[in-house]
Amino acid sequence: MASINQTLLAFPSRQTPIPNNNHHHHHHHLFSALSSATTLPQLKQIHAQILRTGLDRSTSLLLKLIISSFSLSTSLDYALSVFNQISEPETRLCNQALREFSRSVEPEKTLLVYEKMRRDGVGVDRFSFPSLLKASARISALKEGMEIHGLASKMGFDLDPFVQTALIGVYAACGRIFESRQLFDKMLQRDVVTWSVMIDGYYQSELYEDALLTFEEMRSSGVEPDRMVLATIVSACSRTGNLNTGKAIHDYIIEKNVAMDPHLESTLISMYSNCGSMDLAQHLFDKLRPKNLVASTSMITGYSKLGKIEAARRIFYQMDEKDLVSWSAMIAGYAESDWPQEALKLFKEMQVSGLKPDQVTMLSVISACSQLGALDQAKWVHIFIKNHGFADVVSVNNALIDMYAKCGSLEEARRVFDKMPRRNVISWTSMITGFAMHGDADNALWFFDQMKAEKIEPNAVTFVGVLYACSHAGLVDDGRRIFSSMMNDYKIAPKQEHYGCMVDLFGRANLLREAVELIESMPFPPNVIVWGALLSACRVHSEVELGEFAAKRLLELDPDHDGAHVLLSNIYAKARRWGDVGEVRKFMKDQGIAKERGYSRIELNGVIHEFLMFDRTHKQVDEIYEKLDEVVSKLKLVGYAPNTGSVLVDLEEEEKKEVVLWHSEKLALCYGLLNLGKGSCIRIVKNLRVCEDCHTFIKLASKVFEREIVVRDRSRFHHYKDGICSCKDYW
DNA sequence: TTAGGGTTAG
Repeated sequence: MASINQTLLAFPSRQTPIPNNNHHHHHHHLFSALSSATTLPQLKQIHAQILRTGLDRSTSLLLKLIISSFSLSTSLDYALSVFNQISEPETRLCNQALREFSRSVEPEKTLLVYEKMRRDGVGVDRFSFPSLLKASARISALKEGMEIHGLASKMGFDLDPFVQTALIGVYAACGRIFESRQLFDKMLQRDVVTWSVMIDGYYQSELYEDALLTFEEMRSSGVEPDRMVLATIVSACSRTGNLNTGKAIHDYIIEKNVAMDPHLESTLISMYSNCGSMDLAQHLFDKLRPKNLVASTSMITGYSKLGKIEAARRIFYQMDEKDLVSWSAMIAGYAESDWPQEALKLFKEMQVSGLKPDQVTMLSVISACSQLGALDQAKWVHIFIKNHGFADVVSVNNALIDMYAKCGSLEEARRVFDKMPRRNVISWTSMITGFAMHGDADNALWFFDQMKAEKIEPNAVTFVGVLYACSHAGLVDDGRRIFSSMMNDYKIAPKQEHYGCMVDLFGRANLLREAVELIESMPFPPNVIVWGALLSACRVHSEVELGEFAAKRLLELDPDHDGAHVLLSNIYAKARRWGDVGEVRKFMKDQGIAKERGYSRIELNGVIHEFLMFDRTHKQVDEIYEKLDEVVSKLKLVGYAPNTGSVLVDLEEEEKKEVVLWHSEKLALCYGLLNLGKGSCIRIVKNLRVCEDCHTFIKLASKVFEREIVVRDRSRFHHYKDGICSCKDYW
């Protein structure tokens, strides 16, 4: 009906003869020229014509010119200058300009329009205020917003519902949610928009519970929610992980037959993804047509968080258009799912596609490098960061510190730290944790004191780092002192991680009794971290019974924990209880629990070489095994004898010796000895803990071959030099 | 209809 009416209404005017009037003719011509202009120079040409033909007093033409320049220019300077050339514009035109600017990408220019109005003595009316307030809200300008509020009161417009709604928005956007609520409560009538602004205010202030409560109030008051306010509420459920309420809202939408739009559909998909309900997310996503960037990106993130990286990848490659955020989501997905090489590969592909990364992307890329532990790659990423202007960002620098520490270079980590113009608690914590991983407790404690001296308040994570450093270096008294300081001076309640560090600390010092007492004193049930720490201590000190106990508790919590079985069998092997070793082995086999396959990585000129146990796939395989024979015979001369205690497979003793010799870190070491020059450090990353035999082997190799060797294992770094390891043989 | 609402995703 509407379109027919419009046609009927439009018809007579088309029949109206074009007035034989130059002004009218020019006006018409210029107006349509403005509609079809596609570039800023074209616009400027038309502007010149407007001035030439003396039509610059035509409000509609000038407004059209302003609006056209909004869509054609990235900057609104031109639009503003057109407006400024109009002398004493009417309030009505000003209000339209205010509205346009307040909704534009440069809302701050709205206030410049207002200034011009004041200069020219043009009055404001009640229609001016919502735009002025919206602009203030969008730029979080509390001072200006309050001034405009004052003026509105003086002019008696503060009871106008449109002005009141806009005021609620201003105060909410400026962090004054309490003032918003006061204004809201004073209103005599509230429609769905008013409620919506209030609820959105809570949402923007991250007060999701208040948003939900206010939504309930709205429903009780009899105002029907529409798709806009429903989208806000669904987002609030998404942020809080409140799947039940999210589902209830979705049911309501279906029940009431609320018309969905792409925005609401995407919000629901994100909510389900964020809550880990990928079946429901996928169901909605399948029905969504056309797919959009937001929904697809949510799907990628949702699947990635569940480790379903194949599903995430499928969505990613099905997207016909990808932007920075979708690439970043996929890169982060790989980085968080233990696929660091894929993350870096994708990052390079992204650059080929011509998209420029931002800092969020870079944080994922840095995290991938940290996991990979490859120093050349890390340096490449660091240079990229410097060249692309990310080097001043605090969070990026913090991530770089962590990256260098995990790639084995505390020197580079320190260099980044020293160069930072500003540092926060995370910067300090990253350095401390870095020192801890490398067993450098002196520096960790020095940095800890230094940060306190600089009045940076340590947090729970900082204490994990400090305690970790004490435990790795065997500083029992310092650890005890810091643990109580954390509780008493900083009022931080210890978590599982802190107890784990303390158990490790006591365990290392053979204070197992104290370790057990601490566990018994815990205010919550210990988790696998704590039992695992006790179990490791029992392995080192050959405590069979306590070890069995710890392993049992751990396996009650996580029956498939391969590490616990392996440690228990190590304990039995050390006690020469071969029958029990056999039992563990049989149990694992029967239950289908496999020890994670060990691998080691070594980087050569930026290329990463990965070795598995018994690996014969490398193209230099013959040379590597030849080198291994040579190394073994040289080490035997200084007393090396293969130690097969860590071998879990059922084999004859002679075969076990072969197995131990083919451990992946030994293959990587030989590869390094073959290919890296005499002076350079050999850096190896291993996914599991280094076994006892490899540890001895590498210590001896560092002496015999006069090499510095750095090995990162599952839990820490080992720096081998002159036959000694930085871990002092406790790991 | 000269004025008020959704920035959902990394």
